[in-house]
Amino acid sequence: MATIKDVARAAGVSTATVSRVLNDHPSVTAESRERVLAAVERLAYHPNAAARTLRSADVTTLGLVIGDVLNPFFTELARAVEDEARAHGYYVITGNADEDPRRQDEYLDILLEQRVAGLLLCPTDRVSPLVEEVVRRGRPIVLIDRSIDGLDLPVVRSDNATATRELVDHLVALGHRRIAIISGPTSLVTGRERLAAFRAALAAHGLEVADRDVRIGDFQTASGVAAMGELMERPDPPTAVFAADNLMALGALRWVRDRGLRPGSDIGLASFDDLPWFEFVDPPITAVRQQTEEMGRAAVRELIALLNGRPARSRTLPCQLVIRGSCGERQGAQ
Amino acid sequence: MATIKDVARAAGVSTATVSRVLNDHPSVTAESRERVLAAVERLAYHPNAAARTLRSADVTTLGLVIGDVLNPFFTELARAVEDEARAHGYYVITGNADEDPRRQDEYLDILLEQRVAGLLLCPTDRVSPLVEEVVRRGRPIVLIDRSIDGLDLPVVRSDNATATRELVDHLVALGHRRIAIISGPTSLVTGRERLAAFRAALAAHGLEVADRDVRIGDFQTASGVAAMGELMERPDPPTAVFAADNLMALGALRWVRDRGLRPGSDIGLASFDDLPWFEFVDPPITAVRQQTEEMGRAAVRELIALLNGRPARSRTLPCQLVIRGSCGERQGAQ
DNA sequence: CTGAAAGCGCTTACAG
DNA sequence: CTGAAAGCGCTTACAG
Repeated sequence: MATIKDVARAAGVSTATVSRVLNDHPSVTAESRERVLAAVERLAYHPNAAARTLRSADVTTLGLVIGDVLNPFFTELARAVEDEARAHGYYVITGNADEDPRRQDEYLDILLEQRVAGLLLCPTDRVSPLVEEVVRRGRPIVLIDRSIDGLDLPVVRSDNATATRELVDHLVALGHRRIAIISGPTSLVTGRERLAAFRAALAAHGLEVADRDVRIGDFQTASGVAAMGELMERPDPPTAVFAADNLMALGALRWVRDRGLRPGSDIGLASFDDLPWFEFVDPPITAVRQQTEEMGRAAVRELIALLNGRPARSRTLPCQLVIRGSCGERQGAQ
Repeated sequence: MATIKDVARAAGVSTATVSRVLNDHPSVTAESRERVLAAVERLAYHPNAAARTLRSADVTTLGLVIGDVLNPFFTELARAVEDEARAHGYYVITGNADEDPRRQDEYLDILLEQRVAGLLLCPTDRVSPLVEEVVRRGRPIVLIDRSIDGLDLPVVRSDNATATRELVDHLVALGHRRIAIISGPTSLVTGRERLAAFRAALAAHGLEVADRDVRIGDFQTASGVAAMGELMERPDPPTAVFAADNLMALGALRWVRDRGLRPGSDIGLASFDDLPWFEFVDPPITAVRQQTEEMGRAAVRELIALLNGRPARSRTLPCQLVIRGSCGERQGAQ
C-alpha cells in the first residue's frame, strides 16, 4: 500500500507538505496542492488511520455499545446516534452487547483501545468493572436508556414510571384486575423501574400483584415466549399481560397465536416500546411509545458537550401511551 | 492515560518484556509476568490499538458495510456476520450506507483507513470508484446479497429468480391476472433480478406486465407507501402487488390499512423477504424467506478463506416461499 | 510556503 | 529470558 512517503516522492515534495494538503492546512501553494492531489489520485493513496490517530490528538470517532442489534429499539437508536454524530463531524463505531455484560465489556475494551473520542453506552448490567474504569479515568461517556446505580453519569432515558402508570390505568379501566407482567432483568434499571411503577400503579387501584404474576425475562424474544407460557398454563391465568419491551411482547404474541388464542378477547396484551407493525396485528397492539430518535440525538449532543469541556445534563424524555385494541374493548381517543 | 512505558517502569522491566507478557509470548519468567500483570491492573492500562496496528501486521478486525440499519434483513445479517467472525477470532466494525452510494463509499474509505483485515459489503449501487479501487489493490472483499456488474468478486446471495417464480405461480393459481410489482432500484442486482424473474414468470403464464404496473422503489418504507398509492389510485388497479423487499411491503401494507382496505380480500400482497411478525398481521403476509443467517455466516467463511490465501467461492442460497393468507383464498400446505 | 526532524506507543529482530 | 534500539506512517512545532 502507498504511504505518505510514496506520495511525497511522486509529487516531488516533502511528507510535511503532503500532510498539509491532506489536512487542508492553508499555507500551501496551489501548485503544490495540485501535484500532491494528483499523486494521491494516481497512487490510490489512503492515509493510515492508525498512524494518524497515534500522532494527532483529534479523534473523530465515537464509540457506541447497544444492548441488542436484533432489537428494533436499539437499531433506531443507533441510526439516530449516527445521524446526529455525522452532523457534528463524527463517525460512529458500533458494538453489539447482545444483552450480555461480558460482551459489553469486550466492546468497551476494544473501543478504549481504539481511542474513541467519547463513549455512548446502553448498559447491560448493574455493575461493570470496565465502566467503572472508564469513569475513574475520566473518559467522556454518556449512558442511554439505562442508568447505572452508584455511578453519577449523564444519562438520556425515558420516563418509564409515568407511562407504565398510564398503561395500568388503561388496563384497569377496561376491567382487568389480574394483570401480570413480563419484566426485564432486575439488574437493569429499565427492568426495575417498569416493574416498580407497575406494582405502584396497581396498588393505587387497591390491587396487589401476586408473585406468580411476575415473570422475569431478558428483553429478548425467547424469554417472552417462555414467560407467557408460564403465566397462561395455570388453572388461574391473568386476564392481561404487560410485556416490558417489544421483543418480549413479540414472544408473548407468538405464544398466544400458537395456541390459537386472540389478544384482546382471550387475553389482554400490552408492550412497553412501540413498533411500526404493531398497528397491523389483529388486533393492533397497545403500547408505550418512546422518543427513541430524540434519545439518540440528545445523547450525542450531551457527549459532544462533554468533549468540548462543557458539563453534560441528564435528560428524561416523556413517553406516550398508544391505545389500540389488544387489551380488550376499544376505548375512545388514543 | 498509562502507556507501556509507565507499566514497564512500575514493573521494573523493559517495554519489550511488557509487550511479551501482553502478547502471550512464551519466553517470560513467571515472576516477570506476574509483576507486569500487577502493574497493568494497578495502572488500568489499555494498549493503544493505533500503535499496535501501526506496528504489527496482524489485524483482527473485519469491516462490514450494510445497506440500511433500519432494515431487519441487514440487521439479522449483521448479527450473523458478527457471530461467525467472533467464532474465528475477529471483531466486526459496521458502517451503515443507508442505501446511499456516497455513504457507502465514505464508510469504505474509513474502513480502508482503519486497515481492516478484510471487507464485507452489501453494495448499494451498480458502480463505485472505491470498490473498484479495493479490487485493484487486491484487498480481500466478499459481497453479500448483491453482486456488482463487471466485477468478478465472490458473492454470497439468494436465488432471487426461483423464489420469485414460485411466488408468481402461487398468485396466478389464486386467480390473479393483473399483478403489479414494487421493484427495488434497477441499479441493484436484487432489484433487476427480482423484476426480470417476475416478468419471465408471468410471461410463462401468457401474461404481460404493463409499464404502469411496475413501480420502482428504493427498498425503504416510504417508497413502498408511495408506490402502493400510485398503483391503487387508478381506475383500474391491479388485483395483487409484489413488494420486492420487506420495508416496501411494510409501506404498501401501511397504505392499504390507512385506506381501510384488507389485504387478501381487497388486494393481494406479497413480500420478498420474510419477517417474524408477518404471521401476526391480519391476514398473515405471504413472503419469500431468505436464509439470511446462513448468508452472513457463509460470507465470513469465504472472507476468512481469502485472508488465509485460499480462493473464495461464490454461493447462491435457495429461498423458500411461505404461503399465508395475504394473496387471497388460503391454499393447503405451505 | 516548505522541509528536516522529533515523536506518538507499540512490536520485534538482534544481541547477549 | 531480557533489554536497547529501530521503525511502523503519520503530524507538527521549529527554522528558514
